[in-house]
Amino acid sequence: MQEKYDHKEIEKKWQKKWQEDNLYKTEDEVKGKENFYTLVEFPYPSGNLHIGHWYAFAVPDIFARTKRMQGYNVMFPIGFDAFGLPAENAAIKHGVDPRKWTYENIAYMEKQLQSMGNSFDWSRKVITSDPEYYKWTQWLFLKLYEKGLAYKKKASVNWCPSCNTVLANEQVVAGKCERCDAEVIQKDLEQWFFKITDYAEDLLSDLDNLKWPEEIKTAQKNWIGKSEGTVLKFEIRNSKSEIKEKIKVFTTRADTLMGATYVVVAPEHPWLTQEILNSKSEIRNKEEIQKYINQTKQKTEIERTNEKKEKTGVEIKGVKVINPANGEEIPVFVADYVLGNYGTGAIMAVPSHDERDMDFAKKYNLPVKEITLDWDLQKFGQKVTKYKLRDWLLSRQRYWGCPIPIVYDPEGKPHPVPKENLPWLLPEDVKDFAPKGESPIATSKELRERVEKIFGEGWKPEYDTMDTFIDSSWYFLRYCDSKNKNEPFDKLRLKKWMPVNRYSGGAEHNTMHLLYSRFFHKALFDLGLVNESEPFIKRMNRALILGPDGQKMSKSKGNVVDPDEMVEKVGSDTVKMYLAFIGPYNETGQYPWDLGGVVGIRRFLERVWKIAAKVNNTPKPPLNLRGGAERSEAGELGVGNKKLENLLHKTIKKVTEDIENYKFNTAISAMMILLNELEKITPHQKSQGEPLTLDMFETFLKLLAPFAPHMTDEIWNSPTSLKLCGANESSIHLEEWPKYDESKIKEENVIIVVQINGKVRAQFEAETGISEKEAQEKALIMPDVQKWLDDKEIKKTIFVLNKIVNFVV
RNA sequence: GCUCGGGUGGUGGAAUGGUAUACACGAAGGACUUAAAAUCCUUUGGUCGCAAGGCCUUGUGGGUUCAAAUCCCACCCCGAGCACCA
Repeated sequence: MQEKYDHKEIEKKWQKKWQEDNLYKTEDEVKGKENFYTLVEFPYPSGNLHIGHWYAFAVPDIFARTKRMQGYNVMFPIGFDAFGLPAENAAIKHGVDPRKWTYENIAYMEKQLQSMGNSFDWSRKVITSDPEYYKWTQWLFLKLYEKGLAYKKKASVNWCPSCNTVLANEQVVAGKCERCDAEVIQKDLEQWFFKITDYAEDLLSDLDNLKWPEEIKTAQKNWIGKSEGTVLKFEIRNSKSEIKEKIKVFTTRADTLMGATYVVVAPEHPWLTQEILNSKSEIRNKEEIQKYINQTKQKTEIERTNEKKEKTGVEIKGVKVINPANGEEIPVFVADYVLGNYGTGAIMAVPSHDERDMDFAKKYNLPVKEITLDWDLQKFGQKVTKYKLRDWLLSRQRYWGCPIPIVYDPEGKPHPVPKENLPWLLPEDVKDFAPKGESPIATSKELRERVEKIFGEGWKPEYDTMDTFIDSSWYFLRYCDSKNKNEPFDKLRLKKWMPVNRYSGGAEHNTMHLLYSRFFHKALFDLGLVNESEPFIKRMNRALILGPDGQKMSKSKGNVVDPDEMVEKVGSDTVKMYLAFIGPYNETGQYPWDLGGVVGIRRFLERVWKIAAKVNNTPKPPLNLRGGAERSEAGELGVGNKKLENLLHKTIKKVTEDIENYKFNTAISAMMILLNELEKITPHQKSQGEPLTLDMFETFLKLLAPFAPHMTDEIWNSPTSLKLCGANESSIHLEEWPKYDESKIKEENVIIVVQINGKVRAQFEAETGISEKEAQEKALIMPDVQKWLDDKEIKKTIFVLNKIVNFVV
């Protein structure tokens, strides 16, 4: 073994060796081993691995490696979420082909990922932009289409004027495009949707069965937005007092019905265009109403939903409605503070019980009626449940995505592309990718000709591509059967792996990817394609790594930490272990990158290296092989080694439990404590120490192996060190995870704290399991205790086994 | 406004009813060195004290308990999600 810990040489060597030995290739079945599926969100091939990727992939690798050593058959796959806008934007800016840009980035990033030394099973790699992959994305889309879960409709949709494409509701954050921050506007367009709303109730109620952080569950609950209420019907009367029809309002407060002094309909309400603005209607201010509707349309979502904005509206003159509870005639307004796409698009206004209605009533001098609440008023309506969740808008007017496998006949009626024509290839003869409001694919001559050739003259292709969140809604299923040429995945094969045991990723996907995947999986379950209704049993959301200045890393701030540079300087093991040490992994906190912390980890590893060398170089007699250190004739360990053995077993327990809970930081600190003790007894340091036994050090190395896989394998296999004891010609990562012995964790002696009125006044050492009586007696004779008791009367004594004697005076 | 997290040394954090500040960083002092780096040793929450030791301290104020960072109530602050959703 070399004197110097040369991370560069070691890491290169072992990465190569692991790859040659196919160490992490996972079979679907291994006799005597239980399968375990641990998943990380696959990256977008942006072209460069940043420190966030390291945090996302290298730290969960600790977990995967541990599980493998614990005897599970672990699948830990990786791939690329390769469709998406950046490729297209690069194409527009630099004139490169998005395909070329993407695949070059993937090649480069794969190299970077290799330098991480993760135990990924690369043989299962998926790339969503590969025709072999998106063929099945299309196939699944058509399955949903056949089931009526994918449909096309004209609707008012979110439009990003900068990306020049529509967006799903989930991709609009505070009225802005999630991608580019441009203000989103509304457009009436014919678009493709998934009927995620059919699953609103299931998506909500099944959350209870998931071992997910509360944070995600509540985010999804908020997003689904269930509310139970009543639909009340108000009869409409025109100026001649004829009853024409009824207008439905949705309310969660039917008990306030007596206080309704007017009704409001949203500007989008179909009743306005179909009846009110109709030439036959007797409305006196049609023009005014039409003008108001037009004004609303021009507003952005932000303008319209700004609460501080003064409310506006127009009375519909010539009709009144009748309160079903008391027969009162009340006016009807159109106002944009009522939303067209929630509830029934109309409300009853109760100014005395609703602030918004009060604001409006004040402005337009409408009456405010004080009332007593009456729960019985519900009988005038019908109980209904409404959700805020909207259908998932899936089409995008962009190029670099999965083509929607639909064609239109000469009448414009949509037809699915037959399965034998899948993959329905993305045309390659598109040159201009600049977004113009229509997909760039519309310029493809090849696609138009392809459609006419297959389907006949006058047939036209669908030009839109799919939202990339569809690609990522089933990638975890494909990992289970990534080479399947006949179907997206084999159901029996899925059974071996699904549902995913552990899934870790970022909080930004709480109401996007995680919601979409659940929907998709539920739909596939109902189609009989998968075996269960939920894909991810346990989800862990990770924290965020900030720049050294505590700010979000960004090129403009100049606080970006380059992982390649760090790996070059201190090694992959150090970078990975530092990230694990920075704080608890399973919390959505934010941790600033701290170079000092990196140094601390590097020091720790250097010390391990040194101790390994010393264990080896110790001359024969003090080096007792295989647990033989300093034993008496009867085979008992000396005092020092016994203490150490006790600490070792405690450390095994702590590290094992902490890894299970993703608390890698405290697992590392436990190993540091152990190392501090190991150093004290190795001969190279304090001469009065006792020799370290080899099997203790081996156990320590195994605990460290998932954290510092390269270095530990090097020590493990070093021909001049541990091999002395006749072992270790194969990887340490194939070793069994150490088990702790409960009997060895037990302390012979414990420190009993003596408290008086809950304050610590003294302590003494006693045998474990000391009785209450004995402990009291021992405590009472202590001078420190007597001093504080001071002849006062002891009213009560509290005894906590092996911990505390507390006298209350 | 509603919902969910969170607030502990100079810093990242540990402890989820039982000795608060583990572990690491930083800082100070020392050893080695011509010197520096590296390494090793010691100290390191505040405060009073020569010392022994005392008192105080987990955002603030109350409460429950023999005992509270931890449980309860109110408030303040930070982060995240939702939000004119009737």
